[in-house]
Amino acid sequence: MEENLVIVESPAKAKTIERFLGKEFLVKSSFGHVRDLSKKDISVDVENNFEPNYTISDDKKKIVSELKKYVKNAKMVWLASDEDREGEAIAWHLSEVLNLKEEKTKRIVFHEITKDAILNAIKSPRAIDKNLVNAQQARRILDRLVGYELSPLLWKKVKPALSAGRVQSVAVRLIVEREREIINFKTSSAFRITGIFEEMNSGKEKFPFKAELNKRIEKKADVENFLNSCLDATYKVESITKKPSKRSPAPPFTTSTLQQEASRKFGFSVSQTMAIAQKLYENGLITYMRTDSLNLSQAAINAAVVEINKLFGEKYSKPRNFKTKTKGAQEAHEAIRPTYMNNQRIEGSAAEEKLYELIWKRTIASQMSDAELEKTTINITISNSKNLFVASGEVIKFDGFLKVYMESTDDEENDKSEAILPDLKNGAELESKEIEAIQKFTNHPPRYTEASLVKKLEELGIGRPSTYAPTISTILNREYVVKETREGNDRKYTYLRLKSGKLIIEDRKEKTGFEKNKLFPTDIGSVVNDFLVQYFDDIIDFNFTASVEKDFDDIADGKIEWQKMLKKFYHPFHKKIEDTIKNSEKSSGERNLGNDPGSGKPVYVKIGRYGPMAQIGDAQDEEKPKFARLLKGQSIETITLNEALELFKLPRDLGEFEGLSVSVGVGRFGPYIRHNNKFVSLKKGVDDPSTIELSRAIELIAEKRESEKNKTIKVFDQDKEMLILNGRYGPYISYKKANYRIPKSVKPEELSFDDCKAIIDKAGVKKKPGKTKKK
DNA sequence: CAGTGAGCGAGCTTCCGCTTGACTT
Repeated sequence: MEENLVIVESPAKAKTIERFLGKEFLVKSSFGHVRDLSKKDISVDVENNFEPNYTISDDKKKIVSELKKYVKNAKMVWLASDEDREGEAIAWHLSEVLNLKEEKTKRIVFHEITKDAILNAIKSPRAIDKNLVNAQQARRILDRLVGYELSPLLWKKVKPALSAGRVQSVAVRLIVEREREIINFKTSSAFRITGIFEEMNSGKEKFPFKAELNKRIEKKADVENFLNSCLDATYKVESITKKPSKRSPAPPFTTSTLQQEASRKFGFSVSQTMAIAQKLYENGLITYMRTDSLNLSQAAINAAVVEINKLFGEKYSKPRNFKTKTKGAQEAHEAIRPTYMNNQRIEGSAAEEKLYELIWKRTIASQMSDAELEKTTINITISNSKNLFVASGEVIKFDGFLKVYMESTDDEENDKSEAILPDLKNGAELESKEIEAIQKFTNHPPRYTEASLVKKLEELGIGRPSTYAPTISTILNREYVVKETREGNDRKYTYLRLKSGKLIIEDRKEKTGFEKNKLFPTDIGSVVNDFLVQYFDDIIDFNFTASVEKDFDDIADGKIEWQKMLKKFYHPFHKKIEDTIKNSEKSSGERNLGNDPGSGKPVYVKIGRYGPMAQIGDAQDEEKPKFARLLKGQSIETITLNEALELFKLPRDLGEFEGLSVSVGVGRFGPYIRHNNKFVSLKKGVDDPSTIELSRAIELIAEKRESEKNKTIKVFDQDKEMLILNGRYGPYISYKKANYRIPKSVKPEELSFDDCKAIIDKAGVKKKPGKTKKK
């Protein structure tokens, strides 16, 4: 029997460590926290010094009872959870739950999973740091108090089943406020003027190059004047400057930067990235993927040097250590890196291979030399103007880390031209081959993507590597925000070109405002946000987390008592909750748009029981008010009176088909066509319920019938309720509203009625499929 | 799956941070 039991947080980590420690050590995992505040109610006795009521979570009961068995057989228990606030608390909860005796328990920590680090840790055990544990308890309880007192307030004042919290409410606020900036953004335009030049009489081969006027011109008439004046201007090189510059590699990946790069380079969502990284981690290919540390183990740096020297030569190697600047970083792990630096590629799914290669490149590049560049600027004078044309170019003198990896940016209009410029001398005479002027518009601030939201939250010190992905899921599930791709609009711009002595002026069109997978606030998100900002501006302040983090640090340092800190926070907070319950109105975001020209009654938009809606007339009127739901993409904040009135024209009769009437309406799941009591959805982005015609509706009905037909693989005469259907996960049997899987070994079209019966009997009698409520 | 929108009231919802499965028919 092993004499030593080591408990870590993650099973994959347990496996690795067991290899390092050898026979006398049994290494097991707690799978994260084993105990938490009970979920049912607030579970904090605020009257009694904030006494927490901890329970073992249902999904951890089995693990705890297993660990208890191992503890019984061990002479010494080593608690080896992470060295941060949460890790210390995990160790403490374990010692409580497992009834560990002090003389039989040791606490050890390490920041990297290397043999040396582990053996060193074993040599220097310590006791559990109760101050650090208390800092975690304060964090946990504060989050519970905020979340479980604010959420019920929203149920009362806005809508049931809503939620609020220290992290999610700030995330929503960022998105709502950004959207308002965008709505209020006033665009302006000016002409960007560029010319193509060539040296005159050089005797050398022609080498045309581009240069831009050093100022933009706002008015079209002024542009015309300028271009006309260019007709008889001459151009001369006034100065040439060459400046050497350097570019350094980005540090190795943390959770947040990995999510950002995987989003920019591959379009992965943050949860996709985490799921793929988890696989790589479990297969022992990368280090832990939930980390805020930029640190690499010495062993990894050494391995990178060997690899770089081998692949590119010593000139390319430059070992570096990176220091984190992130607020609140706890650095319990290494940065995310390949386990073996000499594994340039791995075998796996396409996504795994891609993500691994990205991690390999980023890690290797972080240990490579700077790139050396030379920036050249050429100023060109215009004989009859005091403005200049400026040409700039960049030449890479030594590629360094750029050989391997280049970080992407969020900047969409990143058309940096790395032009190569001809070899010119001061005073050289140039001729202009062509000059064009393009009207350019200023851009509104960008909407957040999942990854750029994570970046922002990290900058604010809000949330942790393990919560970035779940936080985004939460605000999407609550329908505070939606992730959408929206087609842009056409925008007209003016284009002028001077060529061969002729000036042409054209109106041209460009696409603008196209948004791919961006986060948009919903009406409910905006209303909840405004409510919280109005009454709890201090809690959803961007600096709230930073300020309580300082208190948690003081608790960890033993400078203040955790209950004192909570008391100071809770009493004013709770009073505000009670005041708000008493004194605030129900909040629905109601807006009066004006009057309906038909009836003269007022038209409102607001959030109703089933979501955003428009209403004509008041509830107390003699005639009942009329209601209509808002369409997807419309919002309470921006809808106009005419758009709202348009909604009341539905449902609309389109005519007859097969002797039955066809109508179009908008329901819970969007616009639909109704015919013979069957519903057919309109095609998103193609059909518009207010303009669709009968012929198109019939097309859609036919399409739906066709796809229904393909859904059915086989029907049986014996029993009309027995069907073999083709579904999302392949063929399956449907019988009396319940579904059954077909074994992979059989061909579904060959199943007989009795075969199906047998499959159903084997699966056992099933209840009707429960309404899968989306969570 | 789809057309609703009064008010009553029972019983439900909810936080952040640590972890990984289970598994869709």
